[in-house]
This record gives sequence, structure tokens and C-alpha cells, in this order.
Amino acid sequence: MPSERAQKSPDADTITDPMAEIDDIDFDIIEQLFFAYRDFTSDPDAILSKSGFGRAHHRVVHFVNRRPGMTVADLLDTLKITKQSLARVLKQLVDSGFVNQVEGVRDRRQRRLYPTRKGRDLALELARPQSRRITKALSGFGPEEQKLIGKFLRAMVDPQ
Amino acid sequence: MPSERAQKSPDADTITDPMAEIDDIDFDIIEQLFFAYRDFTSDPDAILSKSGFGRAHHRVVHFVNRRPGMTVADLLDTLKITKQSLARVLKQLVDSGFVNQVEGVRDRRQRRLYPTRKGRDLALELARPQSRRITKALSGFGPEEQKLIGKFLRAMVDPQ
DNA sequence: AAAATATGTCAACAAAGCTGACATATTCGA
DNA sequence: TCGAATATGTCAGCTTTGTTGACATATTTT
Repeated sequence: MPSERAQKSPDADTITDPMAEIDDIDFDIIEQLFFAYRDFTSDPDAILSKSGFGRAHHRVVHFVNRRPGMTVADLLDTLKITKQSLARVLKQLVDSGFVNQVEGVRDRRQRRLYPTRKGRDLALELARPQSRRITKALSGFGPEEQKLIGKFLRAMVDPQ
Repeated sequence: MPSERAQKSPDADTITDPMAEIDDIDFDIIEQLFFAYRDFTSDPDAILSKSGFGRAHHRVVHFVNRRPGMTVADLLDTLKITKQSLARVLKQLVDSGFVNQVEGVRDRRQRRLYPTRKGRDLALELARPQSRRITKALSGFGPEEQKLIGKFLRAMVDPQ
């Protein structure tokens, strides 16, 4: 039942010209970033859906493997989510043996996070298709040019 | 009440070495893409939260402004979400006067999507901080180098 | 005339974010 | 040493945005 509130033809307040590179706005790159990230996450998402995990688990597994021994506070700051939101996925990962929590040595309030062998394997499995995509996208670029890509991406991140 | 299942010290299945550029995996860029996209979306998110809209509305408003007259099917294919998921946000945008639907001329089943003035203004407001971030990240690169960034991002996208 | 297509809609559910409130263990500072 | 601050966990409830499945309508195609 196609909506009855569709107009027969454009009215006075219907804009028909595409929003292009006017106003100094870089629409092309804005859009390309959306597409790149959309497809970049699609590979691991497909793998994760088989094991009942989601993108949130992926992020935790990634960073715990990248920086073993990071505290819960570190992880919260990295992901920029609330502890209640993290708690859900972290608990599942600990309970199913992907992540271990180790009491801090200097500060025993801390729960330092480490991957298990199983967690390391999962992180690698998820990274593989993403890395393949990146390698393919970087093929045809020289080493210096590849460094530029990294430099650009780092410059897109907020300081701190 | 810090979890009682934390270990006092790492056990045999606790991995302590950081996952680095072994296995040919490009962890640095994987991570940088996460950070870049995390902060890239944070600017419009902050603006949207004031008006009761979310990131899903942003995407619709962006593409309808970029390609006025696109069909619902076009939009679904671009966003890679289901029509039921799109319906919710699209209805809100139509009802609150950001998007108009116009019956297709050649095919009257279609509902072609156009921004209103209000919709165009919102799209610009949301794009502005993102473009500012991109411009800043690209400063220091020459015109040829900037083209490389775009080339890389396009190469990250699945064909079709 | 039947089949395919474009769109809309209902209902139920899931993932992953949020706020607010409160508990415990530990460390730090006056 | 004692009270405040910190690190973490947890309960409850809510929101956004995705999903599936089923079905309806209008229009176009075969």
C-alpha cells in the first residue's frame, strides 16, 4: 500500500538538485567513509553471527588482544561506551573463555584483561578478512603512499 | 564488588604478548579505521541527540540530499538494511517535514525521495563538522595525495 | 489474467547503546 | 587512621536500530 501522502509532483518545498561540493563541504569523502566502514565491518559480522556474538564482542576481543593487561577503565575509554554496556559483552567473553581477568598487582581493585588462546584465535580469525580487504585496497600504492593513509586516519581522530 | 572470578595471577592460558603485525595482519590500520569512524560520527551524533533523531536518520537525510529522487529500493540497497528498519526512520523524517515523497512518473509504484529546504539545511548542518574534521586531517597533504585517500577509501568498498 | 515488482505495515524479537542507583573492595589524602 | 575517592560490578528499565515473517495494495510486466 504505497503511502498516500506521496505527492503527484514536486511542490515548492521539494529540492531536486543534488547536494554537491558546494559550501566547502567534502561530501565525497564523507560518503566514502560510510561505504568503507560499512563493508569493512561486514566481514567479521558474518563470522560472528555464527557464534552468537556481535560487533561489540569483536571490539572487546580486538583491543584485549592488542593491549593485553589493559584495565576495564582503559577499555571503556577506548570504546567510548558506558560500563553497563561493556559489562554485558565482557561477561559473556569471560564466561565463555575468550578473556581472562587478572587482579592488578599494584592496585588490587583493577581487573586487568588478557586474551586466552581461544580469544587470540578469534581475534585473528576476525582480523583476517579485514586485513585482506585493506591489503587489496592498498595494492597499487607505494610504501610512502601507504604511510599517508595511516597518517590521514590518525589525523581524523580526536586528540587524547 | 570487583568480580570474584578474577585470577590472582595469569594462568597457563593467559596470553600476555600484544597482538602485533605478525601473521601479515594489518592491525594498525584496522584499529585506526575504528578510531577514525568513532570520532567521525561523534560530531553529528551530538547534534542529532538534541532533535530526537539518531544516526539512522542522519544516513537517510544524507543520501536523500546527495541523490534527490532516489527510490526507496535505491536507499535500501545503499544502506544495506531492511525496509522495515528504514520505514521507521523514513516515516519520522517525512512526518516532520525533512523529506518529501513523490510518485514516480514512469512507474507510479515508486516513491521518489527528495529533501525539503528543512531537510537540506539539516544535512548541511550535520555535514559541516564532519567536513571540518576531514579538512583538518587533509591539511598538510598535497592535492595528489588527497586524491590517494579517496582512491583508498573507494577501494575498500565491495564492488557493486 | 496472472505473475512480478515497489512499497507499506503489523508484530515480535535481538543487539547494543543509555541513565540512575547502589554495593564492595581498595587506595589515597588530610 | 579514617573518611573520601577510585575501580569495578550489578540491578532495573528504557531507547535506537537492526532483524524475521507475514501479509496488503497498487502498478507494471508477461
